[in-house]
Amino acid sequence: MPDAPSFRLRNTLTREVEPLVPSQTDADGTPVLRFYSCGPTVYSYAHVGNFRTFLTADLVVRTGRALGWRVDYVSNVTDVGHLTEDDVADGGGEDKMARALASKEGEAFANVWDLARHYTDALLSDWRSLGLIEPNVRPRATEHVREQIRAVEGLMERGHAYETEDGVYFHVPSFPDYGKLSGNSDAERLAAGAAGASREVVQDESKRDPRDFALWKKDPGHLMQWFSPFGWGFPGWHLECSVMAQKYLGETIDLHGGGEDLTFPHHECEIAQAEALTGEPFARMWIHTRFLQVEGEKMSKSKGNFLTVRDLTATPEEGGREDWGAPVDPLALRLLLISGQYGKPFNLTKKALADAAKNRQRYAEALEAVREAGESGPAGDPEITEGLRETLDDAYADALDGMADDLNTPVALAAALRGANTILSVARQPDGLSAPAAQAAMEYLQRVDDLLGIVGLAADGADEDDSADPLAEEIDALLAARQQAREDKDWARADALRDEIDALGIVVMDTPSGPTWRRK
RNA sequence: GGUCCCGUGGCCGAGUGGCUAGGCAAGGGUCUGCAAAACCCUCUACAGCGGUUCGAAUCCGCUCGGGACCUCCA
Repeated sequence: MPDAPSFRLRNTLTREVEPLVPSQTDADGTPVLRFYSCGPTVYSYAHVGNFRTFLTADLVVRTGRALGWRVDYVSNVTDVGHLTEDDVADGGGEDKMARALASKEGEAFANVWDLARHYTDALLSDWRSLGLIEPNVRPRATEHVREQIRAVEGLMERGHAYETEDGVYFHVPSFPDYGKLSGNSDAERLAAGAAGASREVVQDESKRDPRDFALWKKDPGHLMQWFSPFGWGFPGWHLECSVMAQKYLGETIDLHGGGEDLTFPHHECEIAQAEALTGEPFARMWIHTRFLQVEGEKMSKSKGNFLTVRDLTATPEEGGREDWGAPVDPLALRLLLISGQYGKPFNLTKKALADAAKNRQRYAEALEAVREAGESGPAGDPEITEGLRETLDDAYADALDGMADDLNTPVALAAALRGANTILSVARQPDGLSAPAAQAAMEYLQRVDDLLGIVGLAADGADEDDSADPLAEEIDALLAARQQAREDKDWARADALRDEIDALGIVVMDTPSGPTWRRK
């Protein structure tokens, strides 16, 4: 790949679009990108907004790999129940997991550990259904408490942390760079908070600076507790990510990402902890995914208007939202969620979801055409094959250029779709796709799938086969009867049979090679 | 109060100084027993005002409108 584009991303640290450059190479000379992306707290089902952020990370990994890099990708699961007001770190707020356990849904679980396990499993299942790449390491906070305790000790030794009756705090004034990521550095402003716009800021009287945040919280009432040199308690929320990132990726990582809300305080605090501990830069570049809106409204847990992946992809019997057209193709949802560039707010609407589903169909159709031609296509004209190959190479190159340009997915998707449409147009010509042309087309679809994950090759299209449909037998029988009626020119009976099939939610399409069908 | 982002055709969304992205929808057509699908054609926009420039959606200023963070949240 001699003329591979440079990979540029908007760096939150500088607010500039900058080249992303792996700082290391492996033994073979392959560039190695070390990337950490913050995962969710598993106290409920992940919603589509969470997945927009995870998809940003997914696309970073895919683009890096498409450029020939090795990407060491770590994304955590936060399974410790942290406080809702951990930013002020004084013990205000509730434990999120305890609250979830006490809720109606929580009744099904024996304890917080059980609850965390359930929602972690659900997360992984949704992760796979949307075709997200599995991280090289998916560390859990509860499995890294020992490392977190050591980090607290290290920060105390270096004079960046102190102990009070309630816990151990990071002393922000000991780290002059605090605020370099978010711009929130003014102590008085932070102390004042939103100046009455939100809530009373409860302060731990023994904290030395209002910005100081908890590294370890002593709380005998917490449902998850570990023993430490500072007594029984649990680690502060910000600590786990910096500790786990450094454990698996080293003191300085290339890229760290998450949702826009994490910029402050979470990532700001991670920087403070990590850099105070090692004296080295923590992450060279930061990216943040803007929030998703639903029908123009902000989606948030407090509003309760969030959509989970399964709300959209499950059948109504399994709890899918019929008002949203469930069950929708998970890859259509994926396509929709990446159709806007990650750095801009994205408005998820029913109409956009329906549009995405249609768009996704193009890839499914192209794949089907290629598979059919690959089995039986003629040898074909070498010139046509070569022309197709060139067109597809161009389309792929444009898609990759788009992705390299700060993950410009709208541009990349447009280019990718252009290629799929080209394949379809060749397939629909009288001679159709020759076997060699089909091979070129398949290579293209494979590369596009590797880059964008929307073709469905990775998931193996077997489950999309008509034969897997429980209604297939019945429909086939009705279709055969209708075909017979059509041959008899009994149009009234043929139309009546189509109405019957239509009532099953199936659309019939007649083609030169016989009728086919699909779900509405 | 502080910080920041955005206003593109019916809708979604690219495009950072000249060469009409793309998708969906809509209208017309071809094809078809009818339909569906497919294919072809049509729809030339950049919130408003002013400025810079030979030339601005693109740069500058102002106005209007929408949104985000500084609470929970990806």
